[in-house]
Amino acid sequence: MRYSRQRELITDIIKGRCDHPTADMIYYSAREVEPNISLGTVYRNLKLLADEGVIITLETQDKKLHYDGDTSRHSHFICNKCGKIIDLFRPAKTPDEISDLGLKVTGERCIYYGDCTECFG
Amino acid sequence: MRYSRQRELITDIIKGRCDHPTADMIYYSAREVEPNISLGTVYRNLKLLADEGVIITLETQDKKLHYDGDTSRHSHFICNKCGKIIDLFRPAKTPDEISDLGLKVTGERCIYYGDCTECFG
DNA sequence: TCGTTATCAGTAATGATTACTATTATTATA
DNA sequence: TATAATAATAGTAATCATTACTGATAACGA
Repeated sequence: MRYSRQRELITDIIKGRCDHPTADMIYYSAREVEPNISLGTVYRNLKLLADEGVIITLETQDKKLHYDGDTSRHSHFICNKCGKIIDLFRPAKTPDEISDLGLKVTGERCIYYGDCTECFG
Repeated sequence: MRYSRQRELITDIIKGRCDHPTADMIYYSAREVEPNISLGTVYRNLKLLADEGVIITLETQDKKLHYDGDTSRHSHFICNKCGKIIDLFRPAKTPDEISDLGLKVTGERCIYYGDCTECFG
């Protein structure tokens, strides 16, 4: 993978913020530095970075992918009303423990990805 | 909410299978019983049923919503290669415990939904 | 039975994401 | 350092899951 100014910028933007931006949020942020960067470039690089494991994707219920520059193992809390995404670092994994943070949990989606027995017996 | 033959059929289909079908899988399944049912009707009712809490949505990495007729609290394992979705009922929640089932976990997305402190202080 | 209106079938529109293409920029090598 | 090979880009068109729209139909309370 060759160096590119645009990819470095995109990486810096994601790694430098503690929210969990969507592609278009990153796009607008990038245009402040690189006014001609294209949305396609943002999408292509986000996919690349996610494939490389440099960033993480978050499949939420708002139909847009969110990206997380922090690849350490942690969970997320999303507010039903304002949509804010809060990092939940360990130890804080059960709904009861999350409630203790002042967050009222109404739903939970926990998906593990990996290799199943049939594909990799 | 009025009764409708179409909605009952859709509900029966989801509740009657143990996989986690997408809208178009449910659509094709429904057409075998109700040949004129429309895709829009399937989508509208799936959304309704999910809003009512009768079924659950699964936001996966394949860009399509999957639906689960089992609303009891459980997690999911998705194979990176074949895409198969496996239910993980408690107790089986940590990656280590899942590995013991013969599934090799490579990634994890755990999202809690609820009300945050600012919105519902 | 009748009137109200939720629901439907069929189709058009939406919107996030991806693909395409001519051009530009990176980088290995002479 | 100049140059050739080719990744990467900007800009735009296409894709595709999902949602919205519209006139017709069906559920159901009075």
